[in-house]
Amino acid sequence: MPIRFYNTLTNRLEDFNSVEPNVVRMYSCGPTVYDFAHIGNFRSFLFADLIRRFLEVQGYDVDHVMNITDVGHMTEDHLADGGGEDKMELAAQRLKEDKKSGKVPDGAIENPDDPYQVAQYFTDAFLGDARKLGLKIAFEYPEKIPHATNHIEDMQLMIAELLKNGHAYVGADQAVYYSVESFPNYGKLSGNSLDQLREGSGGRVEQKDQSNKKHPGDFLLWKPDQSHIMKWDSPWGTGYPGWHIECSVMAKKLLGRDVIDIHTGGEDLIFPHHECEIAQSCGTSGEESFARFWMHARFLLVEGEKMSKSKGNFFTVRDVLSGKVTGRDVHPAVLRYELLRSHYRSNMNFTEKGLRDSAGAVRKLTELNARLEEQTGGEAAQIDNSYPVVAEFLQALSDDLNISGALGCLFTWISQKPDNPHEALAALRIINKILDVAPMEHAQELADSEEASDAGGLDIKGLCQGIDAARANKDYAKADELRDQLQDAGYEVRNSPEGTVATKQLA
RNA sequence: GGUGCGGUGGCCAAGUGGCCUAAGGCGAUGGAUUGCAAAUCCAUUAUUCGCGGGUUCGAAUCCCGCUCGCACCUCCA
Repeated sequence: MPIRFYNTLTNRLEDFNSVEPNVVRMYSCGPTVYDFAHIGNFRSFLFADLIRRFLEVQGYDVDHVMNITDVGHMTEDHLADGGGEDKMELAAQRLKEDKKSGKVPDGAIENPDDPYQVAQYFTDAFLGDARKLGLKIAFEYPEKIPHATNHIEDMQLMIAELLKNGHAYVGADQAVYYSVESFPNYGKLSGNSLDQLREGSGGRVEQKDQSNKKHPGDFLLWKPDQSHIMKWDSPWGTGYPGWHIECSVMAKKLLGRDVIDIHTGGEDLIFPHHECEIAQSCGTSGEESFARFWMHARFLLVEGEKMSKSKGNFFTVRDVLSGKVTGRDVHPAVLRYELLRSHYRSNMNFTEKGLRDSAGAVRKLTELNARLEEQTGGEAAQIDNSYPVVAEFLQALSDDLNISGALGCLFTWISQKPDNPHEALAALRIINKILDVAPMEHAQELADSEEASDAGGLDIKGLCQGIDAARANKDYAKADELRDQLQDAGYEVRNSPEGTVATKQLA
């Protein structure tokens, strides 16, 4: 069965074929590093991770690149594409406050007024979160995760080329703009036409801010601005690059092609960001397309509402993992599963209940894996992707990443009790290369690098033995008391013929 | 106003013309088990697919209208 993906460019499901056989070049719009990434960001990154892992299991060699946006930019880009406050400056203020209140550990950041330190601080935080959640690309930093600020020179080269071939001009304010009218396909990705965009902008974009541009839709490539914290010399004055140019440049440079296979991002990036990337990349390459497939993840809601800081439903990965939602620590595999389990093109509703459901599913998979490992001594049979449950799982994903269908096959199979544990283990391992929850590929090394202090001073084994002793003496009040202690500490307590066992709750 | 996506059980969600009196997960209920629980196992849990028309021998699945939700059109994954 062919792989089909929904292509935003054509608004259709299309058979997926890579430009070069067996190799997929994929670019994902990554985080801005002025703050901690939130779970909505990670849903989009995890969606890219799912594509990648799926294609890898299908036999593709996936070259994946994700950018770090660390150029400061401005908070209100509609003001002549660059008014308002500098985001790096805001981040510095926040960090200083957090440093004072002790939220930022000592030594984590020396000087919050240095934007490069701020960017690195949040980049490290992002990588830490991403690795915990099993984002494969996070283990390929910095090779596959470039910083925009390391590619300013190449951006300038592309801007110069756009000026040379007539796609860009210097406005009355000395800033360099891309001329959308020079690119006939502008609007194709988002389904907008220049006329509609002009109307849509009516009333919302002030006339005086537009007077420097030929068309209201023209967007910034280079802004001369001495006041910006991060600034670079250029033929058009000392200043900073426009937001969209970094992706065009880094995709081409790191993936080594003018036409890549897949480009991913959140749905909000369709317009203007990706529309502008296409205009820039095709404006320099002369190719018909920049990415053959544009794939976008829909936004995440929290308890049915859009996530926002003012509503108090704004969660970072570390918030969730440290129990801000559930009241107790959440295992990274649970959050990974939760963010992965719903189809990328529907709104996902992130809820506390959903998180607990996911914990149940992850536990089920984890225990199956443990059981099979034990039964087989870790010796898996030799099977390939045509093995029934694997084939069904992959077939579901082949249909535009139908993850629910895939999970449906998986759980149906689990409930049927495998008759050959060696084959079952092999099948589970293949499927887990994609899901990466039972167990997580890098869980052990990450756990080793962290202080394991989650027991909170409790002697888990001792308490379990205490329960067994009390039960043997029929002192049930004592046994219940000890069990309550363990449960309050977030442990699940089970009796078995071999004695009481306590395991940490997943969520 | 323009553009795009979607509305299936208590919740999440698959199914895109007959195998659907609708997969799977979670939950709930009853039973086995247990000192009691937990875990586990067994059983039950939508004659119905936002609403109204139409096409068809046959529709959750195709068409038309309506309605509700979401997103983008301004920085945002």
